[in-house]
Amino acid sequence: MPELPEVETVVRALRPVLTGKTIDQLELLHPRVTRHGHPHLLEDACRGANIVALSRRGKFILIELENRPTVAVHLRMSGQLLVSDTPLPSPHLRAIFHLEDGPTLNFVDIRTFGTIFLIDGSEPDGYRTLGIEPLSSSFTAKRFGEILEGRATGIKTLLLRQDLIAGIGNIYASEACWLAKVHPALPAGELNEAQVKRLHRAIRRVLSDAVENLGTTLSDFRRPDGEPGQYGNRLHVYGRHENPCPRCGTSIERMVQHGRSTFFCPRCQSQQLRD
DNA sequence: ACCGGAGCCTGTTAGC
DNA sequence: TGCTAACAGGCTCCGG
Repeated sequence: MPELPEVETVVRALRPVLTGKTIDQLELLHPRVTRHGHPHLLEDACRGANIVALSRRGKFILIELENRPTVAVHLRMSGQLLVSDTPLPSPHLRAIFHLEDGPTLNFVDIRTFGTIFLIDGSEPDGYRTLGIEPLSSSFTAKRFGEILEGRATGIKTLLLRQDLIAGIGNIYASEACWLAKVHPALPAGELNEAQVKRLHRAIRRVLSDAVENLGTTLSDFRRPDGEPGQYGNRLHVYGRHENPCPRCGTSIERMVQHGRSTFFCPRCQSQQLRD
């Protein structure tokens, strides 16, 4: 569900609510939430901890605590962090951050893929090996080109690799390829210089536009106040197969790459197009 | 090292 | 209308 823009939206909404607050207790309600670490260490770290900052790394939400290890939350497909006065009555409530003199932070997750763990040296590989932040100034077209070099995987599949570039998911990978007029199945290492530059710009453009629009809600994603994101109606290709391409009118196609849906315009992202 | 497929879960939707 | 299969925004593991 949530990709970089949705996670950034959550972090920005939680920041003013949580910063400076003290966690009374973290209540864990489902064993799968803590499968990457020890539940007792997590509970101990949270008990009485002061929250000093909220940040994001890739798709991870980071709750930074004073003199304690940072708490990381990954929403995976269906996780939500929702603020409410009292714990939500949801049957899918998996964990509750009880705050002193403040609201409740609810971790709701239908599919139980989401996780909460400590950045204390025992964090999962998926966090440790995260690649470059695509909206950071160090993510240049040159750097992007180096990442693609010699790779045979289709470019869209490669964009999903969190250890190379952190934060792009299935929606924005399709959207970025469309914006850049790059065929999603083109082997990553075979993009020419113009295509690399266009796709680099497109990635940054798509992600920052989606952040400005508070993310994409197709069904599950909600901001911490329960409101949906606004980028969904701006999507050009994702979920729009058999609808006309907004640029050329050709019917958008859907295909499967590495087990995931890819949406693209067969005309303006033609594999034959060369610059 | 690289690459693709299955698997993890529950809920919703498309299609017969 | 009712059932079943396919599909879903994420990532990990395993085999070739």
